[in-house]
Amino acid sequence: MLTIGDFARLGPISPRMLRHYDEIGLLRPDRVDPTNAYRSYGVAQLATLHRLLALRDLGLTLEQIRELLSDDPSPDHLRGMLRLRRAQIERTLGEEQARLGRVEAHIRALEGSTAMQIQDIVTKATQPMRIVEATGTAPGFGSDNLGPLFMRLVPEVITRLEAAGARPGVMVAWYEEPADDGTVGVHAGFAIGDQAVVGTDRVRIVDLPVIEVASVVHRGSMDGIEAVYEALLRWIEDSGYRQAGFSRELYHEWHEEDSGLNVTEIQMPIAR
Amino acid sequence: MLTIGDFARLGPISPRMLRHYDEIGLLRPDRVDPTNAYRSYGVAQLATLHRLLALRDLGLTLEQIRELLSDDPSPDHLRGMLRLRRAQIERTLGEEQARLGRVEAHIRALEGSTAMQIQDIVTKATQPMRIVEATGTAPGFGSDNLGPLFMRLVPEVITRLEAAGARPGVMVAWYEEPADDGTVGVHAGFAIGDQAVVGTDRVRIVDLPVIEVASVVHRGSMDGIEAVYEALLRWIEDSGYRQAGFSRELYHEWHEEDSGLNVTEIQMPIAR
DNA sequence: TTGCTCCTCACGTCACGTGAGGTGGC
DNA sequence: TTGCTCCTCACGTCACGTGAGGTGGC
Repeated sequence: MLTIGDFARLGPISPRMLRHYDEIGLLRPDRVDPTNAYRSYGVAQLATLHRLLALRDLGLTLEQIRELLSDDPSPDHLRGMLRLRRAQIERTLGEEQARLGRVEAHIRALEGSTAMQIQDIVTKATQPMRIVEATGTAPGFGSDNLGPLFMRLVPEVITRLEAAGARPGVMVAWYEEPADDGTVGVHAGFAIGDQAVVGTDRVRIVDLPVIEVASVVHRGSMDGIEAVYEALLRWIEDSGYRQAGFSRELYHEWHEEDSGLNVTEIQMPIAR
Repeated sequence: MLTIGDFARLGPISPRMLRHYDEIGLLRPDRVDPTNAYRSYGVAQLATLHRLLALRDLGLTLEQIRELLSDDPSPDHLRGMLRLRRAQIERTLGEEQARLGRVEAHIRALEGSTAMQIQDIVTKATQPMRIVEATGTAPGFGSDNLGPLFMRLVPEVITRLEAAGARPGVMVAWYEEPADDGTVGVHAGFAIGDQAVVGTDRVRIVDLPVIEVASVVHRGSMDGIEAVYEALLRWIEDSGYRQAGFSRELYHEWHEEDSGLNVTEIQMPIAR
């Protein structure tokens, strides 16, 4: 018979853990002295301890190990758990690999001369959102092309909202895939939550679908927005995603007069 | 100003976590109502939240993120943390890869017809151990070769221990690298702990060095020991280690008469 | 008025490590 | 007798999730 200290030295394990395994019924000492509660382990228990530690090294939970130690051998049970473990490890490896890609993309971005603020990019599922929107066609992207169109579309929507007595939520724009000639379908409007608004032939009610996006928040005027788009697209590539559609812009804070206070969120649809 | 619920919906985060980040000083709401303790977040805080979440996605701790959010930009600080993180992820990937190798080795062993008990193999550093040993040369491995030699060596050591009035600890054998003609240097003896024993020209005091080993516990007679060695060597290969010396055997329980009760530990030196 | 949201406080997670404070064995 | 070992009890870890029980706002 071995004391807990001697037994612990045989397996690479601490006495504290042997007491814990006793407490949770994983590995009970062969004998416990009734007067002083000293634990005694039989040498034959070394085989069980070894088995326990080997299974633990594979990353099984103590609960799983208990099942394997208490059941009769049951190779099917063990096989099932090992396959599950294999799948878990493979998933972990994939996730950590993707994370490593993102970390390295950040390091590269820091070392590049552009010093782009790419550390604010987050992936998420969009919130379901109902908007009231007007639609038009712009000759291309860029403030020069889009600005005049927004000036036309936004008042149309606001007029409709006022007529319906609805309060506008966040201002939203979204873009269709550009045509061969470079022209772009542009949608602009406001979130309305669950307020009842009736559409017209020029102003429609649209439920924006829930999609996975890479999202970045831009503060200040829209002049520098093209560099933000570039950084976002590069990040998507570096992080192992691919672009899966065209962007949405949410104007969380919008001041015509003082664009320095503006807070704009760019959402780019992504997929693996 | 946004309520905690609205703000939480913008970033993919729960209100509970926003309260937690407030509590630990990571992200304080712009305003807290003094009467009802309601938190209000400014839209401009969305940029900070995004940054926080992006850094969290890289696996930084909240403590590290706090430093990065509170300090002025300090790109060196960020660079240092990202490099540390990269190193951590690379280590994790290596460890998980090795674990996957062990899991797959177990699965293969279960599917093989041999049904070897390889799930008891554990790697560890040996305990420092002082032994009293006698040395001889066997014509090769295997019980036929080793048995007669042990019969000669062990009594020599016991005689010495008795003369010194020392109590023997666990019985130990260890082997040298076989010579070209297949003969093997064999050492057999007993652990003595810190008891003072003086050596002779035939019986020496040796401190077995602390080494990394793959260890397996075998119960029963030594007849089946060759299959155990085979399984151990295959496991070492499958797990990405290599054999780094020749084995030690610890006879934790030794009954001449009833070998079914024997408990033997095989330790094989390994290295990466 | 009625859900909905917000608040604080507190416990659980998982596999341990690290004490404090006390007793037993050579 | 003196270290050494053993005992129980309890707290801390890390980033949360999930309640309980109560209040405030539209």
